[in-house]
Parts: sequence; C-alpha cells; structure tokens
Amino acid sequence: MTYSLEHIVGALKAAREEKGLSQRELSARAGVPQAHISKIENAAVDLKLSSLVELARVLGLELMLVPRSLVPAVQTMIGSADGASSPPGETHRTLNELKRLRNLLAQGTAQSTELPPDAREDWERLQRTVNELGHLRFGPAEREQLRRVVEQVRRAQKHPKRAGTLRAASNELRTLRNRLAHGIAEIASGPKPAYILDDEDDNA
Amino acid sequence: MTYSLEHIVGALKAAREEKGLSQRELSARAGVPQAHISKIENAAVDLKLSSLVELARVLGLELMLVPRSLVPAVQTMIGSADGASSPPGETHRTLNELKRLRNLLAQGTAQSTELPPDAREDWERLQRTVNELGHLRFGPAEREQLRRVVEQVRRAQKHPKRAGTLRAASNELRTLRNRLAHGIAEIASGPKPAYILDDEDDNA
DNA sequence: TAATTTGATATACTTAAATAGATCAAAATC
DNA sequence: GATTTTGATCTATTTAAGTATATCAAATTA
Repeated sequence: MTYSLEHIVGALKAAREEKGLSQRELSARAGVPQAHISKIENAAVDLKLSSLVELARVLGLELMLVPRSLVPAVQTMIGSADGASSPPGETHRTLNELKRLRNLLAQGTAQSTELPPDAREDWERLQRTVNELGHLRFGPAEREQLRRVVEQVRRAQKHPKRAGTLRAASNELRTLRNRLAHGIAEIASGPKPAYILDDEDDNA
Repeated sequence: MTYSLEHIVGALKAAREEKGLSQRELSARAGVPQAHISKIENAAVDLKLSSLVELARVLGLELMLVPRSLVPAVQTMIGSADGASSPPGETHRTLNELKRLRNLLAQGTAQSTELPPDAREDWERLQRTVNELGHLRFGPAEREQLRRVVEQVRRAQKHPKRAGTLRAASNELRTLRNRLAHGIAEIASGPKPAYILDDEDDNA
C-alpha cells in the first residue's frame, strides 16, 4: 500500500478514536459492518470511494484532492485546528468520561421520578449541563474534575437518600462548565459565543 | 452519487484537462484502461481507493481527509494556487500549443541534419527554448505569440530552403521565453530563479 | 471475579470494479 | 476531403469489495 492509502486509513481511525467511538458504534452510524471497519482500519481491503466518503462524513471529514505542493500547508491547517489546547489522547479520554456520565444519567432517569423534588431538580440540571459540555475543550485538570463529578453521581445513585451528594455533583459540574465556557472565550479571539444561562452562576 | 464523489471525479477530469492530457495519455501513465477512465470521469463506477490514489498521483494531486470546517479554507488555497494569472481554460490551450510545437520539432529532427549549419543551429535553439517554457505561466497574449511561432515553424518546414523563417521563429520564441521568465519574477515576490542563459538576450 | 465490550478473523455468498480488446460517432488535424 | 484522435460504450472474464453472521482472546467495566 502506498503512503497515501496508509495516511487516509490512519486518519480515519484517528478520527474515530478522537470522537470516542468504538468500531461497533461507527458501524451503526455508517451502515458498514464492524468486521469490515476492522479490515479497513488495518488496510486489509482496497475500499471503494463511496464507502470512504460515507465513513468520512460520519466522522466529520471531507475527502479532497489537493495539489501536491499544497499538502504541507493543508496538513499544518489541520494540525492547528485539531491540536489546540488538548494534549494527544486527552479528547478521547474526555469523551469517554462524558459518555460514562451520560450513561449514568440515562440509566437513572427512570428512578429520578421517585426522588424528592430538590434531588430531581439537581438531576435534570446535571443532564442539561452535561449536554452543554460536548463541544467545549478540556485539559487534564478539567477532565479530572469531570471524573470527580462522575464519582459523585455514582455514589449518589448508590445511596439515593443521602442528602446533598447530587447537589454537590450538580454544582461542581456547573462550575466546570462555566470555567470551560470562560476559557473558550479567552482562547477564541473574537466575539464570545452568546450563552443563555439558566443559573445565576454566570461569569461571562 | 453524493456531492463529494462528484466533486472528486470532477477534480480529476479538470486536472487531466489542465495538463493537456487525453484519456489515452493518462491511461498510459496510470496503467488504467482508457475505457475505465471514461467511466470514472462520468461517475459510472464506484472506484477503488487505490485507483483514485494512482490517478491523483499522476495528475500531481494528493488525497486528503480534511475536517469539514476547514473545507472552505482549503478550497480557497487551492483556488489561489491554480488561478494565478491564467484565465480558465488558458493553461489547457497553452499546453496544446506547446505540444504541437514539440511534435513539429520532433518530426523535423531527422531532416534537420540536412539543413545548412545556420538553420540547424536555429532548430536546436528552438528545441532548447521550448523545453524551458513548460513551467512558465502564459496569458492569452503569450499564447497568441506562441501560436505565431508554431505557424512560422510549420511554414519553415514546408519550405526548408527559404531563408530566415526558422531564424525568425527562433528569435520570437526566445523573446517570448525571456518575457515570460521576466514576468514570473515579477509575480513571484522573492528571489528570482537562477537562469543560465545561452544567449545574449538576457533581460534578467 | 464475573460480565460486557472491543477489535480481529473466519466462512459463505452476492455484486461490481478492473481488465482486455473492440468499435463507433464526433471532433480535430492535416 | 481524408485521416487521425478522442471520449463513450460494448462484451467477456477475473478478482475482490461488501455483506451477514459467528466466534475468539484481550481489554474494560461493574
């Protein structure tokens, strides 16, 4: 296989991992069997253009033919867009942490109607907040804070009647969200995104 | 077929035409049958990645997966690199004109040994000069001048004993070459390319 | 520790890309 | 006007992508 094929195939795998998807999850989204995805990522097939385009689309990528002389410049652009403020692999871990939290909240949703009103409010607030985090950019410290929130939610689910744990988790997640939203404004020179905040915790 | 597939296929055809190649010529270089190239360019097959990569390579292109958000920027870069100082289609016509001239000179080479020494020298000078033109950038006026040179060479071949026609063609081609080389230096801000010129017609 | 998920590999089948070569009408060239 | 070149289409054959499904060992999660 030529360099270019290996490069394409490697980029697909990296993009899948970057999005925190398993091969089975990508399979479900792209309509391609998991076994075939494994072969593709291992360059064990010479895949068809339409298959490549579909996989790329699901992963937020577009296939382009670029004059060879411009390849280094384009690679630099891509690198700048991807690498900003996260160390390698960090995005993957963060997405996995967010996934765990969403799973916990999804599992517990049926039970949350049995909670006292205060706790149910915390639960819903957690769900709203976690949905606001997906596009924000985490560092290791932020991911560690997210992990603590996941722990707190897990403990709260184990002892539903223990007062305050869900509230603490909700507050900490909100703090994390505001801190990240604030940091994004600093990184992105330009007008800040317009947030409509439901809480008084507004540092923007 | 999705937009992206059509885009890729269109870019291949445009690149082939830009280089002044016929489907048969591309076939010979890429090792793909002409009939298949026709189908590819008409989106009548869902071609394999290895075929695409090979065609792209021959055409001076590289296949890249680009984040969707960067596609407009990359397209702008590509447009700037291609479109500089030539109107659409101009490069194609110029390459065809250069091809004609090369063909004429190649056909006439065997006979040129029968020419008087002066005329033979003009012939060789024409051949050297035409080889220096391939990478230079023509406008409509320059292409018209090239066309006149092709006419002059054709006439010289019809009447080999008519004095001066070959010399006139050789001089005009040299003038065109120097003008283009000079123009290139003006377009490309930066150090001028280092030419080693065989003639006194040195305007650099 | 047990259960679940993951990526890799296998079998069997269907569909189509790729190839070789020929041929045609239209366009371009001489 | 005659010849050559071009892009498109055709037939027949071979090879392999794509699919469905199962299974496995290793890794991860609970």
